[in-house]
Amino acid sequence: MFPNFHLPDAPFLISNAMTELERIRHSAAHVLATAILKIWPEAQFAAGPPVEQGFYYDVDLPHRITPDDFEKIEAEMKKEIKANHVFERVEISRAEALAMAERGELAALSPRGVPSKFKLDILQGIPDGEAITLYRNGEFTDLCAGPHVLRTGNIGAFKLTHVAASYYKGDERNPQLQRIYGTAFKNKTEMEAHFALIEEAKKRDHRKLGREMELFHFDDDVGPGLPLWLPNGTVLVEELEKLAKETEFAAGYDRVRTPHLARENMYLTSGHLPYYAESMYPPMDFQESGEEGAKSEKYYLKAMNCPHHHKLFGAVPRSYRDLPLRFAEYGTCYRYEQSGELFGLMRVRSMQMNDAHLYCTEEQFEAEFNAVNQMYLRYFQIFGIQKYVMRFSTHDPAKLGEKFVNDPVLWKKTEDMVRGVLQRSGINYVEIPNEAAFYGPKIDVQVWSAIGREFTIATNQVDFAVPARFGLKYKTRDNTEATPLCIHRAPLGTHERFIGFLIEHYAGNFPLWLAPEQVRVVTIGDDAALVESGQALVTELRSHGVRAKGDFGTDPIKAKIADAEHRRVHTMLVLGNRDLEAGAVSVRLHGKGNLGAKPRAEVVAGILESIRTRAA
RNA sequence: GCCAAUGUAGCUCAGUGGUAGAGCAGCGGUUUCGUAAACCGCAGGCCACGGGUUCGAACCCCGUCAUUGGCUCCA
Repeated sequence: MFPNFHLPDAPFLISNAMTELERIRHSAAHVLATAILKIWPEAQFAAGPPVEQGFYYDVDLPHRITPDDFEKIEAEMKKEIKANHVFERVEISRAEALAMAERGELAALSPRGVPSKFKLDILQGIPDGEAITLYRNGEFTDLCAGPHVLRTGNIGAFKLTHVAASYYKGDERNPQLQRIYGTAFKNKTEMEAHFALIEEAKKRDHRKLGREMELFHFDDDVGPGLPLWLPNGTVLVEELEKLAKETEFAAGYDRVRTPHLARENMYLTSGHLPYYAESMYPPMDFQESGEEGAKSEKYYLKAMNCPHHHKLFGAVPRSYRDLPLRFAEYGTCYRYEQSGELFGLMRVRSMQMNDAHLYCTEEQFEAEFNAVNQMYLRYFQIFGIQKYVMRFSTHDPAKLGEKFVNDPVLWKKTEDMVRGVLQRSGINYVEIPNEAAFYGPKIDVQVWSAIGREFTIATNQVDFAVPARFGLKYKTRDNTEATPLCIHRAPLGTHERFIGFLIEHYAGNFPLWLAPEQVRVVTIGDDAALVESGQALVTELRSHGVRAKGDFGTDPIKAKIADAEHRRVHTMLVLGNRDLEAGAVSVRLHGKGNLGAKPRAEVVAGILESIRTRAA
């Protein structure tokens, strides 16, 4: 018996409705296990499912498998595939299965006298009445719900890709296993296409483009996860803030500003301490000596803006006439994320959040929540974001008073309202129980990075608990006091993650309104008349706020164009003697080539219009 | 935080124990040219950091830091 496994909330499940590709990959996982056992007979296996990019198998083995071992393992796998063993399905009784697991015959080539500890544990988690099946390929037998391909030879092409650590059943209290990742396809051509796609995706990786385009920088002396914005990146930051400010102003928000830190006491009130302390930077601890002796004072960098905003709500007596009250701030927050979690701009330790807190009555809630959702959709339209999922997280009634605030009535009411808003506005969403914030249900918007990692890019949360902890009140129409509901929302997420996402979304080719260098005026040669005319054009554009530069040097036009293209300048305006005589300028768009000569006034007007409308 | 890999010029990378290299970018010249790269030259490095082994270390060993791939966690 393996002691004390911590079980996840959802049971281990392998769907029976697998696609052919998934069956190939799932089968490849079994072949991988077979190969590992041939080399290291003592290996113990946990789970080996197909995943989006391929498959993995979790193995417990004293030998540390490194990529250097792949060749050896792949050679054994090839033998199994060449042998073309049948994947044989056997249905057996629970008692038989348990006995086999005790004898160590599951995920094994032959009995080995040591129980198949993980398989035994998995078996015990299978509900009574469910069929228990084994799959055999050659000498290898595994507990498995299937399905598989017919024969090992049906695995047309495969490759081991990397090793990683994982905890058994994803719980860090469980033993750590080695996860061997690989991928498999019907044939070699499809596999090569897959690797080519990955290479393409890497070119869009925001970390690579961020360096190339001089958008941001990380520095050892500043610290891990603390991005510095270079001038080009700062343009993106400020354009987003401009968009947010315009949008929020139009939607009736008020802007506020709050400091980056606060005393310990505020986070005790908010409930973030001690439960959240691990994801906060350690406090600044002051020893202030006064007449009554030394006194310790702790200040924390803020991990979220809500407590500060709540304090602003409470700073002035509020009436129902003031509601809804909407406080917006691009607040800078600091979270001490675990070192292994940091990932370029997508997961950082200092971040500026497109935050706002909306305080309203229960009657106003639905309209407010709906307006917030409409704001999301408008943003996504501007950016042309189509591949996203709205994830509606609800509470689990069994965990009231533990993981969730114990107020079943308000949970039901707010969840129904949120669901209603989602349904009536025709937004696609998935509902996920047990994932709500402790203070209320929430909607997260999930997107994927170029290399396929999933991120929450925006969040919209209902809070019916924390305002009460802060004693927030407003005078009702009948002169009693009531506590407002609060909506936390960040449709543009944080600058860091949102810009990281946008870099990949646009593959660095930003629309004109966002492009760090919007226009470059390029002269053909450096004749005095050309330079003068080019400089006048740059000056005119800059006077309208356009980020324009001139390249009036002696380099050949080809070289100047190549430079501007490499730097992803959105619009290149080429000025030669021919254009000068015609009062024209020839327009070239990044990645789109030469559009030909046009009157200067028309070109300038077009640029201004495109920026004004934030055209795609 | 955990497991593993990686760390050489601003960037991309060569360099397996014997005087640190290339391309691009940068700088200086020459070139005066119609839409993705003209030519010549120059400069640039505590080989992440700290210890060790060795006559000698970018290279071998140990530790630290950072990054990357995953696991847990999240905007």
